[in-house]
Amino acid sequence: MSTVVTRFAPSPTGLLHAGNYRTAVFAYLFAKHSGGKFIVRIEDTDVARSKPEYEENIHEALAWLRLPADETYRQSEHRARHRALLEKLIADDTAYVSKETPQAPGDREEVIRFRNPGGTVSFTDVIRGEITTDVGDLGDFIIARSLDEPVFHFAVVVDDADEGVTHVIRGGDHISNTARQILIQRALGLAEPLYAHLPLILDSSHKKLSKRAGAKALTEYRDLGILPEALLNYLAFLGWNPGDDREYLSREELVKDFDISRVQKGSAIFDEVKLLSVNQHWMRALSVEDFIAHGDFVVPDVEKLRKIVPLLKERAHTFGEAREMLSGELSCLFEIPTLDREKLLAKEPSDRPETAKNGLEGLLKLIEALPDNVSAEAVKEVIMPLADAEEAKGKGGRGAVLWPLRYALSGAERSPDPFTLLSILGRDEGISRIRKAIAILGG
RNA sequence: GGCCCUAUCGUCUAACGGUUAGGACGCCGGCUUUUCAAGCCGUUAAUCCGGGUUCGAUUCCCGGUAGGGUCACCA
Repeated sequence: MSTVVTRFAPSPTGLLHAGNYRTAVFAYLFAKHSGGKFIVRIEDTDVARSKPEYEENIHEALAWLRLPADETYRQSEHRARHRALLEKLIADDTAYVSKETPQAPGDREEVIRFRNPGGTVSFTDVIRGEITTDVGDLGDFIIARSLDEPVFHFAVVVDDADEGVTHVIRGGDHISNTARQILIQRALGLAEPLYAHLPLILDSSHKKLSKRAGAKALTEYRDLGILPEALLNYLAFLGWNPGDDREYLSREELVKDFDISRVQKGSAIFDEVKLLSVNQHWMRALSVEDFIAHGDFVVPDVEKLRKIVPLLKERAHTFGEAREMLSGELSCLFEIPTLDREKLLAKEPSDRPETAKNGLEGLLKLIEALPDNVSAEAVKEVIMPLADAEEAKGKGGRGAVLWPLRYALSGAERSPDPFTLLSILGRDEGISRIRKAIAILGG
């Protein structure tokens, strides 16, 4: 029983997007599920377009997603081997040096072409079943620009064989490349790996995800404050499912349950909204300490931040959003708000003037009697009877005291409830803000 | 256009040839300690079309349609 070997073979000619990494995820999960090896091979045969920073970005993204390679190669390391096999093919007359008329800048006057035997080539795709291609219309395709510059189709076949790759798991956009690669394989007498062509990931306009059309680089999701386990979870579920109703699987569960026979044939659309909800799930699963460690928050008071984490978990879908909240709608927890008299009175019943002011004064007494450090529940317990009493007086009564209180504490039209606010702010700060509000109301 | 692939709610998807076609996300609605958020409850919503095969097709076969991929001296 031979061990499974899969590979992820990106070319460092740009920043890779989620669709690219989705193939890495499947190749990794399949290999690890089977106890096999996962290889990363940087396909840098296009010297002109390959850039070190792109290669660096690939390693960064893979490390962040925690898809560690068992072996890492760079295709350009295999030049000598490629050259030798190219020479062999030419000696065989399976390939030949062809004189060309350059059509585009950079074109050579001489390239190496493969002598196409014609006929049909079939292979059994692990996901799609038998696929047959008439290779006749491929013509004598180019396999190298020169002895030292093999083209993708040639290099990929040689490297996969040399590295012992058993399963070529890649995007469905490679289906039509497979036949010619098999032709090269046969000419070279190499073993034929199994092919698994994954359904493509489409953008909202139903086109293949592409940087050109605005797809984000994977590392942008990291920078937005998406958790790697969330992205992994989401990516794994694009074109695959475990066969039951679970939606949130950890990396360990994914490895354990991944089953390539459950991979979808049809393409899937990348939905950022769903990704956000998956991310929120994993953010909520974090402990307070882990949440803070991941968040990269800049706040004056970490102790207070600990109390705010539950609010952040409730509201934010990404850590970026959480950071924005701390300096935006939740900034009142760190800074003394400026109050507006009109807003303080916004919910005052027209037939009962002074309700806001009287209410705040009543609440003030209750709060003053509280210990400094109380839970939101405890605060609520003390305050609600007063709000309820107001409610009994007429319509909107509860809100008539609760709104001014909440506004006095937050200075915002939208904020967490007043009980939570008080529990985070502490009794003394709460009292000071309420007094200020009473003063504004003419106390 | 040639060749290839694909086809279940808006999206991701489930369903030994027999189900009221299920779940999730979103949307919409309701509830709550009447801001926002969250939570809870609920609603809406799909088997592309046409032929077969079969007692019975989402499921198997054929055809069409639609969508996508690919046709580089890029990978």
